[in-house]
Amino acid sequence: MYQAPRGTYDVLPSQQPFWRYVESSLSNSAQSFGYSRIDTPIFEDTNVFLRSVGLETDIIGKEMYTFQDRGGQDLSLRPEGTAAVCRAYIEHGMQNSTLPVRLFYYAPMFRYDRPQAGRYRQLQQFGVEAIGDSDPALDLEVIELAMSSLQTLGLKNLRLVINSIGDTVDRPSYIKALKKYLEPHYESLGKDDQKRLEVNPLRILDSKDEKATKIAEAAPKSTDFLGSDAKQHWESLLKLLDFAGINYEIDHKLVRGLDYYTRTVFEIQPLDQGAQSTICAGGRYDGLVETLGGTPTPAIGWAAGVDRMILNLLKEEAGEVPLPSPPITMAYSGESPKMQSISIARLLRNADHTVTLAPQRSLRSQLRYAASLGSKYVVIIGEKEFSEETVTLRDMDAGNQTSMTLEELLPALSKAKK
RNA sequence: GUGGGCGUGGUCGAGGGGUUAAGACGCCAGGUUGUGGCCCUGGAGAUCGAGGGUUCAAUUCCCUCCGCUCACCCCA
Repeated sequence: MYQAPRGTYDVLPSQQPFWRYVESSLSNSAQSFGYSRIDTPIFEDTNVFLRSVGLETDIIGKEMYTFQDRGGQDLSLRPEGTAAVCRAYIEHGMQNSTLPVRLFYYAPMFRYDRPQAGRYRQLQQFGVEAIGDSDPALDLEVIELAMSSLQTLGLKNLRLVINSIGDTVDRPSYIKALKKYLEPHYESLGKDDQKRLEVNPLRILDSKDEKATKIAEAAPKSTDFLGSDAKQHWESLLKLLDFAGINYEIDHKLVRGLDYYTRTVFEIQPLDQGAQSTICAGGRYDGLVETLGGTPTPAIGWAAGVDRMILNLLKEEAGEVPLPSPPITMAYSGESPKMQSISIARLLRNADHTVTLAPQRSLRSQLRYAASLGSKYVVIIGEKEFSEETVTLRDMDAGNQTSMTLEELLPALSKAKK
């Protein structure tokens, strides 16, 4: 028997209201901040990701779905959204539009890793990008948008964690200092972290290894190595957050897994959870547009995992999700009445009603069918109604029914709908 | 890639080395030859994840594989 590929899932009809609610709620939040939706292709030239995300990252190293098409082009299913949005920004000359450009997306991403709770190979992400302004007020804006959109969704007890990792020019001196601090501890580090000391010492800071965590506590802080511009940016952002009344925790161990981040980085997590908890993460990426071949352009954005949001929403039983209204069922007995039911169904649908035709079984069974769908109304046409040119409209909740002419049916239903 | 847990009808789930593998939900039909929900009766639906081994006998014990799941690595 065929199954959905590992790490993918079907969103069944019963779950659809939930997903649609999340999509529209998030979209509305973004729109209320003046963001516009952008859709980019599901796959891109592989280099778009290679050059932006960073060759040393795991995403590039082992998690991309990369393939050649029949023309020999190197393509990859997108592992994240920011690089593709920047590619579109450059390609369509958005630097000539009014800046900053405010964009959001709701789209599937693909990563080849082992699935576990809240982590899939095809994952749905919602994200925003604000491109073309270095003002810390823009940092505040996207962070505020992140917090408020998650809260509007119904997620509670959110924790905002924030840090600044400085500009590209600040980083070498910080990394140097960090290495210098860590090297004496080399023997006490786990194997993975020993390797990281060479490849990417920043990542030791958010290692899950207990020894590493302890050592990291006293490590040099990236915020102490900021250049004057980045330092000023960082300090004004903190002031702005205070001003906006947004609670945050500075976490000097917060670093990002992607190479393109600069200055501000942040995560949002539900308070009460551990390892798999981050539902939103982002930061500034002032060098990315240039890296991809555009003019130097500051930008900031974040992405949130919709799968994890839904997981958390289900846990918190938050938010009333609007359900689609059940259909009116057409029930009948006999061939001519059936034909007439089909015609009347069309009539009702044209008048904006939702209508289904009961399967051709006993009337009793057709009513069971209607009840199991949750139909409030059943339009019954038997031989008697057919010859009299009437219909019987049954109110399933009330348990009563009235006979009426065809002309009376539509007004009766429209009235009932209100 | 590594480690733990699990795999019995559509779903949940009991069982246990011995010719017909419980039960519940759901589905279909009938009880009411033109009327749902409750109730009653009946029915369909399972090569007990796959392959191999032990045994007179395996769904049950053993091994391998596959799948699901959780965690690690890593990560929005």
